[in-house]
Amino acid sequence: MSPSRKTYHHGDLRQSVLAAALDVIAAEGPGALSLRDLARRAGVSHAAPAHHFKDRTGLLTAIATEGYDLLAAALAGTPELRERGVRYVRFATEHPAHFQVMFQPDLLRADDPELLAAKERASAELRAGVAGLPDVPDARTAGIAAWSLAHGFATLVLTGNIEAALGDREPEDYFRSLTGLLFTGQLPQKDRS
Amino acid sequence: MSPSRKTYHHGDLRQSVLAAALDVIAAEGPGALSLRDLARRAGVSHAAPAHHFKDRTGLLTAIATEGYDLLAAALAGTPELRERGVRYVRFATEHPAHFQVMFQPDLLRADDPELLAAKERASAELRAGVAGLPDVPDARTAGIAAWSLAHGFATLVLTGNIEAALGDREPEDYFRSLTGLLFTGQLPQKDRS
DNA sequence: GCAGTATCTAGTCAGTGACAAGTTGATGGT
DNA sequence: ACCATCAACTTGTCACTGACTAGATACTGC
Repeated sequence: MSPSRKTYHHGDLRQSVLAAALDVIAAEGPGALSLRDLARRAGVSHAAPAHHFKDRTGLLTAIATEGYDLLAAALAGTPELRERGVRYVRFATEHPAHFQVMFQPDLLRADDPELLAAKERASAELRAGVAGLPDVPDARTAGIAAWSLAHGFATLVLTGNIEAALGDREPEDYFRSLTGLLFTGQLPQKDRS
Repeated sequence: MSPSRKTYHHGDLRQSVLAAALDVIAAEGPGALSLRDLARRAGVSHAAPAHHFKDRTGLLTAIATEGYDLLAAALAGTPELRERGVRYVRFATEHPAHFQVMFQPDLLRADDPELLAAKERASAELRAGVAGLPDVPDARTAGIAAWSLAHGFATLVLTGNIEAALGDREPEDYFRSLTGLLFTGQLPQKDRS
């Protein structure tokens, strides 16, 4: 950002690197991420980012952690299950880089305490979505069904697999009508044999 | 495999590299894939794989292509939509490496003709699943709903996000009962406000 | 048995992640 | 006012990787 730094310290390197990383991931995927490139963009030496994130995995773990907190915040305070699904999809489209990294465990340090804590916060919000449902015999399975539907839809949107069906509609709107189709019985309740 | 080759030619390097690549990806993810490592495993020089796959992206594109054909074959000849979903999930658990690579577009050469052709063959099978459904007002949306559900479930299984709920049940069995829950109206048809 | 081609080797280059050791600047205690 | 301590950053280096080039070797059709 600052054209020619005069200070020895960058001042806000951590945030600067994080933001640049999100740009790169959203544009070209996590594979294109290079710590040295991020350092160049921030105008610091090649080893500077390592001080904040330890290594490449550390950076991606930090992004995933941030992602889970953003997701928890996005879901919080929504009473209805269906609308929670819509918000899940919206989160994925608004934060594609976070979403991708969160669900690619081989990029992350799976046992990182902060990551686990953030993941648990988001998980609690997901569970809260089905808790208030009336007359659900198996709440856990129902929750997983709902999660699968929203997650699958979001993933297919981000991977460009349903562009044709979307047309120019917003993914979250399409998802809302899709769930309407499911929950109002317009789908065959049972397709036999 | 062969402890000390005497022949100059490997004989089946392409298949050998592909198989080793699938092992690595299934065990450590696509990020851990190294052409040089694959060459070492096959006992050939570091540049030999490049002759068959051009570059890293080429190798992954070949894997994705193979994956789409395996998926099309797995889905073919199944009349019922629900059972197609089960087979989709089974494909993902039986071929986790293929599945991961197929849905990570940033790893692939998206415009590769063979990839596109294989993708279209699989896509046709997916569409065929909803074609025979009775009384579906919006077949396309219903198809995307079904695909989202199966894809989301498969993805969450592979990323280790629903291990706890699965217990020791096979993912495909769990998915079968999950869809039963949806299609027999045990879920509230509408949860409003 | 010969030409042409597919397969593989050997050598090289720039880019990368990780690490070690040193430099700069900020902070807080006395 | 001083200094110890620590965080933030730099410089230098190493092993490894993907990609490219030129050349050696084996197979195939004729």
